[in-house]
Amino acid sequence: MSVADRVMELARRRGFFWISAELYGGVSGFLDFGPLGKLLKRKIEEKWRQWFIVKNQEFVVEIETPVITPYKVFEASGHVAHFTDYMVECLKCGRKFRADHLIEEQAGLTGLEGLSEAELSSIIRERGLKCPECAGPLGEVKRFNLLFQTTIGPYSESIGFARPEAAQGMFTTFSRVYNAMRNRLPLGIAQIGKVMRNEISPRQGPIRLREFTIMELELFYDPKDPKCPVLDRSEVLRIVPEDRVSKKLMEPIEVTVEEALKTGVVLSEWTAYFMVLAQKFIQDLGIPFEKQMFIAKLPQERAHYASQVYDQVVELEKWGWVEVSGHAFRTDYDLRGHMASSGEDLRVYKQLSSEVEVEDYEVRPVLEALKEDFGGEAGLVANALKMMPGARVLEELESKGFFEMGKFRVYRRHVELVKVKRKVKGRRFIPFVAEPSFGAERLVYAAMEHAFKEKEGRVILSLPPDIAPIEVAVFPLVNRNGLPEKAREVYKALKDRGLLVEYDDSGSIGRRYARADEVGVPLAVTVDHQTLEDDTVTIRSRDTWRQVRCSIQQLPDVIEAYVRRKVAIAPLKELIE
RNA sequence: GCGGCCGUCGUCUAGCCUGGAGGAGGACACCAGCCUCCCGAGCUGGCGACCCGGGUUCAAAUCCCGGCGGCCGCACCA
Repeated sequence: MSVADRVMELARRRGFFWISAELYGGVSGFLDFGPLGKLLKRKIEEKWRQWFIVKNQEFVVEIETPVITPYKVFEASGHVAHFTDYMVECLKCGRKFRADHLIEEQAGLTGLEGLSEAELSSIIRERGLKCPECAGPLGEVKRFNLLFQTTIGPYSESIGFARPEAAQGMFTTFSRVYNAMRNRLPLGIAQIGKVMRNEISPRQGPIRLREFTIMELELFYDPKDPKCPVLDRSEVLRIVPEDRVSKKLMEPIEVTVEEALKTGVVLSEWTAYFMVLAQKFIQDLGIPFEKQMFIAKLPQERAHYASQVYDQVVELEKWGWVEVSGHAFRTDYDLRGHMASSGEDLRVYKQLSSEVEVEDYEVRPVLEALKEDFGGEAGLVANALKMMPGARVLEELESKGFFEMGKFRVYRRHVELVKVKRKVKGRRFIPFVAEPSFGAERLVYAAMEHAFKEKEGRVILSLPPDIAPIEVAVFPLVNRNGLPEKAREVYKALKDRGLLVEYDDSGSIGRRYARADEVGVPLAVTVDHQTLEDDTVTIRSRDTWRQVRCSIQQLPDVIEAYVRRKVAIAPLKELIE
């Protein structure tokens, strides 16, 4: 039995998590969290909050936005068009392929994004493309959109989607939060919440889910001022950069932040900063540095919104290197799309210390061309274009052949770019965004798997003490001579301190230690006969199985320091070393 | 979604091929009690399962069909 199977078995048996709706046979891609799992997950979320929000509270705030989101938001974000896979099946051998990938490879065509299934089908027909495996004929292209769709209100035509990421909540409400935070950049907006993706065939238990908890942060900054003032450039990143990935060299290199930025291995200082934090956060969950790394995503596998993406992966016994976080450099892609679709100006204004003369490209919409291609929405596009940064429009037209604003794709003929010199007292610009994004359920599983140990045929879940779901256990050595009563008092004292405590008096003392070890209780307190004489108890360590005596009076302080702050104070110090 | 294999107490399993004798057996875990007490000890008792639906049959855990779910392979994983 693999470690993964045994972790899953433990998870079911002891109440961490299990497949949802088991009563009716279960559904893959959905998990229930039981009492211990919920506590563990909550502690992991809280730890993320500490590392990413509380630590950076000068410029990072947490918000909450709804799961159900109107159609227009995901249309503007590009998800309706891009959060889709096109599949084509071979009619002879039944193999399935990504239609766009197949066309790219066989016909050498690029820029297929945004084509409909009918258009892709006709390309396959016209060019006579065949199955790359058996040369059989190909069927019609089918489209899978991974968004969960619903209607808002009864009998309503109003389509809503469950969000596949929390990020759009941060973008759509950016102006308000920016305002509430008194118009300062950099600004981080974070959110922990449920998201849904209608995966075609989720497997791998807790690793690929259709509904899961995302922990996400959008860091908005001035593209002209990309410095991250809190970045320590001497930190080391374990990384497989893009050029190595493309050569299939998956061995990570260890580089300092300094080098990574200098060589362009990481494009944004803010991304580098969050990558450093992510490493520390994951280590803090008990996953060692050598068991984690960052892997660059190649352009064709990146999400539609991102210019550079690093996946943070951790090594799992059964599934290999599994993504636990994504670090995307989203530039101004999202805000741009929302500006075009909503017609709102989401730029920020930054006053300059004195009036200066600047040179820039002014974007002048060509209305006739826009009307031809966008019809009634031409005005919206024109309006948005006027707010776009000219240099960036030019750059993208030259490099990609088009400039994208959400659902609108603007080509050369739609705009005139005019070089202008102007005296200004301030700048208006669309902020750039660096995004770290974590999946909570995967982290719960990864933390459990890395904590899973065996000793003398017994299971020990060696979780870091500060994420252990139960923090301390209290046992009376025997159930008589007044020991249970005394043990109840100790239990209450610890509970009153706000600790998560379990009282257990059933079975032999050895069995109780074993049960506690299995769910990762770091410390167990036993009330014995000596307790009645001198008011001391034993504290037993899950990891070393050694014991020390401690006075009941000191006990809450000692336990709390260890499980909340990971500090061993006397007499626990001698026990843990 | 396709193909292969599979689905019995919480877990591991016996039984299925060859339909009946079934009140579905065992082990571990769990619960209660006794005993004992510093590492899953012992004794007694208890709870607890044939994935769902249909069919064949006098009779289905067993045979057939459909569904659901799992594992593996292919594909997919923004």
